[in-house]
Amino acid sequence: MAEPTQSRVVAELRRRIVLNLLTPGAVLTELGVAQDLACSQAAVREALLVLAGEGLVVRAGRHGTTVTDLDSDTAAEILDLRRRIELRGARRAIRRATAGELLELERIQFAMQSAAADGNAWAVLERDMDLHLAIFRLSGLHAMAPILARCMLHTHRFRLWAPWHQRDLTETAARHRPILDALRDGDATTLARTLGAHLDTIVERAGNDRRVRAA
Amino acid sequence: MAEPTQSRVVAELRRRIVLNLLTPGAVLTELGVAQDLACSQAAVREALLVLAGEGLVVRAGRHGTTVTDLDSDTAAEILDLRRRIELRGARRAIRRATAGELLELERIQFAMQSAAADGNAWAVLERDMDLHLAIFRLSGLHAMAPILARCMLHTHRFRLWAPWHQRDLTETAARHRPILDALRDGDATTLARTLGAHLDTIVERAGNDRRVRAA
DNA sequence: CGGGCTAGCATTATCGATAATCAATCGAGG
DNA sequence: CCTCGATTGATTATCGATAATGCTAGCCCG
Repeated sequence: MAEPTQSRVVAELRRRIVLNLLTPGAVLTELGVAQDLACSQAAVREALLVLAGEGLVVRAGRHGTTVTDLDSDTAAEILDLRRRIELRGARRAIRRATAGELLELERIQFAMQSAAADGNAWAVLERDMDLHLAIFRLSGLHAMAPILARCMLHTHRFRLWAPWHQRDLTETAARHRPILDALRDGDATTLARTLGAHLDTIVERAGNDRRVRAA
Repeated sequence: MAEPTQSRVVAELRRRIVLNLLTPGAVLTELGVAQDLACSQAAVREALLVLAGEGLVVRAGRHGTTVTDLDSDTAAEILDLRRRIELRGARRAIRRATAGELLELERIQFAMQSAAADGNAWAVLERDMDLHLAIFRLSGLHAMAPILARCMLHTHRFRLWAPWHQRDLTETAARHRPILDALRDGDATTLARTLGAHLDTIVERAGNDRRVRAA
């Protein structure tokens, strides 16, 4: 009850799509998922609207909305985009971060570790995105945050789609610590290095057969 | 009647925001614009949802949704992003464009010229975005098209917000021709040059006076 | 006279019903 | 047997009504 209906269904559908429980090409009917999730058609409709805005589904007029396709070319391109956005954002963030904001970052990282300890992979993922987003927001580049969120969603979806997605959760959570350290120390070069390396580990081998571009 | 209610109100609100008829900070109540645009609350609600997805408004819980702020730092960053996306996309587009697709591009460009002849600035803008988007779609990087659309929306909004936005419409329309030519000829370097130059003209010197606030 | 509480109000959130629309299917005619 | 057209079924689109919620102004009490 505490959770609003609409964000609940958005979150749930997003989870299923990113986790590839809903595979590309699957068609969703508004009334169908309304019944599935025990809510009204309007709620589902609005949820699908925002999911479409995130690029996870495409609304095909009257013929249901379908889950979007994945391809490694696009995934690689989006990851590059993400890297660029985050690195540039982090550079600005150093000059602007306040103590309180850094504390909030720590809090999120701690929540991620807790989720990892519980073995809750999805929660880890959510906290991961929260953390990266929170770091980016320090840059003050407000209007770009949703773009980054989008990129993250897609990179994770692609990562989980690939067969080699098993990853140790606690290690994943721990990997964010040096980034926070560099941020707190105001060390720009270390931050760029650790953040860059971190981003590289996300899809380490995803397409090093396909990918030839600059790093 | 021919036009669906929902896309109509989305288009109208988007127009007002990009044209700065609705200024940053303005609050919109669902019922209010419903009355203004002669439609139901639900239609407005959904429209605001997609506008929020585009980053033009931010939905603030119970106190209405407000039009987002503009700042030149973000605008510059987004323009850089846009340039990168479009240039990389164009490089791929050359290898993939079919004759039919090129014809469609011509058609859009023609529509833009017509709109320019009519002095309809907004229509020119819409066709401009259509054209850039259509070109990008040739790259096959499907999931990134909405990101580009977003970037374009924001660059235009910022451009129109700045005082020096007067531009000759027919000249703007004509400026796209060499891009199409290069695309048809399959000349990658010329395409990159003309497209890059074109993007430079959008916000020629936006922010070299305003950009000092970072320090 | 000031502070906190309450009642009313403005606004969003959610729902169920109804209209509009498209696609596929079934049937009749050639 | 094939083709074209009407009918039907499924699904989205749109609306108005109702519930929930947070805010504000005004009132009561200390």
